[in-house]
Amino acid sequence: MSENSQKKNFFQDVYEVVKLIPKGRVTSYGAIASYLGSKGSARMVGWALIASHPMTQIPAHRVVNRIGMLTGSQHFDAPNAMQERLEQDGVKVENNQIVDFEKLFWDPAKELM
DNA sequence: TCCTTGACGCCAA
DNA sequence: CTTGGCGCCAAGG
Repeated sequence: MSENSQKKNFFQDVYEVVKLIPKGRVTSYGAIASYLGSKGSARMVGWALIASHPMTQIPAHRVVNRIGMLTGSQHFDAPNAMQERLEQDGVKVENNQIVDFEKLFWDPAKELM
């Protein structure tokens, strides 16, 4: 039972971190995976976000890949839903790519320490 | 039960 | 600098 809880905790932990992302800031799958200690399993972060779809309180639109591209926009209800939500947060998006991604980047490993 | 796919990321050529 | 390949872990067919 304890071992099973550990694995399930990974998904839950992803949601916790994503919910902590400040408005107007964004982060990457790898940064979250690294922060959780599962460095290299960035794919699982994306998988967890797919399962987070029913949970609207999770700002999954603030999570992009390492280059700031909205690769996950196709998984939203609408193809442009992710970009519109980011713009509502004050984040500029151009051609499915976040403008000034480096400046808007929010690293949980540094911010949450 | 085995094989393929996938919201990624790093390394080698 | 650009392209291709491998590794990570989980879920679906």
